[in-house]
Amino acid sequence: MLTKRQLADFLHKKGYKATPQRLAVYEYLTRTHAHPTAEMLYAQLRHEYPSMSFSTVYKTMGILHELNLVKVINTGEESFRYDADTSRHQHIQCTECGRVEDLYLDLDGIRLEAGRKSRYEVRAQELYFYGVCPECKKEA
Amino acid sequence: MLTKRQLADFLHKKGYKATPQRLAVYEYLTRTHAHPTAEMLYAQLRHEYPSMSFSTVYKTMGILHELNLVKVINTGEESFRYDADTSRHQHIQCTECGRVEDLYLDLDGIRLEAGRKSRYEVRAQELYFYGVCPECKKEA
DNA sequence: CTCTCTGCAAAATTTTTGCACTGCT
DNA sequence: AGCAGTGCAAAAATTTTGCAGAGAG
Repeated sequence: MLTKRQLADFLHKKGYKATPQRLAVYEYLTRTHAHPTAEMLYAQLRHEYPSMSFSTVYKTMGILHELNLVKVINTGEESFRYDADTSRHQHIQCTECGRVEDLYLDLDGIRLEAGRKSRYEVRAQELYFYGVCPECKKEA
Repeated sequence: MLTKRQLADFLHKKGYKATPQRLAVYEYLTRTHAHPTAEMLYAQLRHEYPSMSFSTVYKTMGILHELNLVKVINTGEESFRYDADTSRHQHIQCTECGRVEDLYLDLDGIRLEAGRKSRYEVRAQELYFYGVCPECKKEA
């Protein structure tokens, strides 16, 4: 999680310009826990930047992902979601309301076993859980 | 993994017709370990059924998935892949050659912990590993 | 002042849908 | 024979790309 200024410096160091749009996209991502899709980002950022385009959202996400500043979340929905928390963590999605929440589990043991069994050199992993969130349980 | 006849009976029991296309799609899936996409399925099945269409592949996968006869694999590529092995297992993808292989790990402990921490009623999980397969390691 | 970036519109991809004809039961 | 299913083409939906003008360094 970088501050606006830290992000600007980092972009410059990597040869990218620190445009207001890029800073706004990243800042919004650091502020929300909603794990938004490109569409949600676009809808929100339009308020501050009425001229904001999908193009810019997607291109910005491409750069942020390349620089390892965002995680791409792929729960199997139509669209990708994004998360500014790049620490090793997992996600759980409610099958009723669709919300996505963070989860912090230690998968070191599982990853080692996966490497041993598969003989792959394991470099990354993604773990998604699906179920019913406490609020949707109440309603049922 | 059902035989052709078992699948035909199962489809009938569920009110679906056992068309040659459906049987061929499922049979091909049970024979391969390549975890094919709809496009790969279409390309292969065309040989036996020159008139086979994408429409039929997708509609068939929809039914097979609904009947829990196939797993949908979502490694974050452009397309979904499919697996006729519906037992609880995981997948690992080579980041060099793209192949997807099966992996059988016990995630009961992790799933329980996820339920405890999130307070969700956890119903399912998907775990993907990414790394370099033994063959691609040799080449490097 | 230069060169990257934005924003628009068009393109590319994957998946879904409508509909007339086919063929399973 | 009746009705679900196939296959074609068109539609939907998400993401990518080309390009002219805007703006960051």
